[in-house]
Amino acid sequence: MDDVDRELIALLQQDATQAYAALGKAVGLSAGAAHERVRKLRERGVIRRTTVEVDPAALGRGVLAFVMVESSAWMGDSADAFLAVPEIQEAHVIAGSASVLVKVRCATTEGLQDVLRRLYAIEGVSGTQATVSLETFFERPVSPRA
Amino acid sequence: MDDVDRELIALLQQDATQAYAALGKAVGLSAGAAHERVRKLRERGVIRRTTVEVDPAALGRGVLAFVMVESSAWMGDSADAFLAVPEIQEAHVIAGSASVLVKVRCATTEGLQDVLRRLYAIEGVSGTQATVSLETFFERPVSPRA
DNA sequence: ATTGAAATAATCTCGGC
DNA sequence: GCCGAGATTATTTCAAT
Repeated sequence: MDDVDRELIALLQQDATQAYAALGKAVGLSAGAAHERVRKLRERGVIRRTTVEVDPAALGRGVLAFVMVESSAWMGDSADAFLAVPEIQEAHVIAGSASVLVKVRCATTEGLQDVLRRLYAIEGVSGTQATVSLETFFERPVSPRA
Repeated sequence: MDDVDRELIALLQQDATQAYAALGKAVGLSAGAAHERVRKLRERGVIRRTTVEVDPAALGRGVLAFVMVESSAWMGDSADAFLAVPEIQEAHVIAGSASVLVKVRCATTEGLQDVLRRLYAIEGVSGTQATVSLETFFERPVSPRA
């Protein structure tokens, strides 16, 4: 994991469709060497997968909210219950007054209300506190530099 | 934007390296037709870019926290100030008691303290409230289905 | 909008450094 | 670990429907 690897990751984060020849040129390596480096980054699990970023609004998910989920019980093995709600994009166990923080994307604020209803249906959930996003400044990949 | 498009998006989210022949086969189309559909999804901006997902810990960003940023002024044009902090992965203007919600990834809790310091240095920021993630249940792409 | 096939360009393999 | 070239496979274009 040297600076060349980090640079390759940064380049792939920007555009994972570019050819290995172009990647190699950008870091001063041959196409084969760049390919070999990326292969190893995948093998070691540093690069988890290649995926596409989608416009949420185009998929009918224009409303973004973060919901603090309070619970009256240990929620450490409740991942599946959150996974079952398709509008939930992320779920994290947190330290603080709430227990779980979820990131929700849905079509409308009515849809958000419905998500909250399904959250309350999860075993142990005793309360929710939703915060609606008015504007997203940015969402970007984890920086491999700095 | 029909069901075939949504299915193609779901397949690409799982693995954007697969060949158009395989994509087409999965949705009952020829490679050329699948390619044409994906090309149009990109053109219309539904697919924003192809990227790689990275293990944050492997990049020295094993600590995840969400920070509510309170302000004494309108923060609607402060995106650049948050962009300038590389540990900040997302920043959203929110409705509620705080003004901006940021998602932070850094190496250690000391690093988090340093990020908070830089947040306070931003014009108009009057307070922060950090919540550390103990465990991430999951992070997944925006579902094109359901 | 989809097909099938031809032209172009990429990935992948491997002997050698 | 990197290079370079050859073999393989995918992308991209296009005429026709």
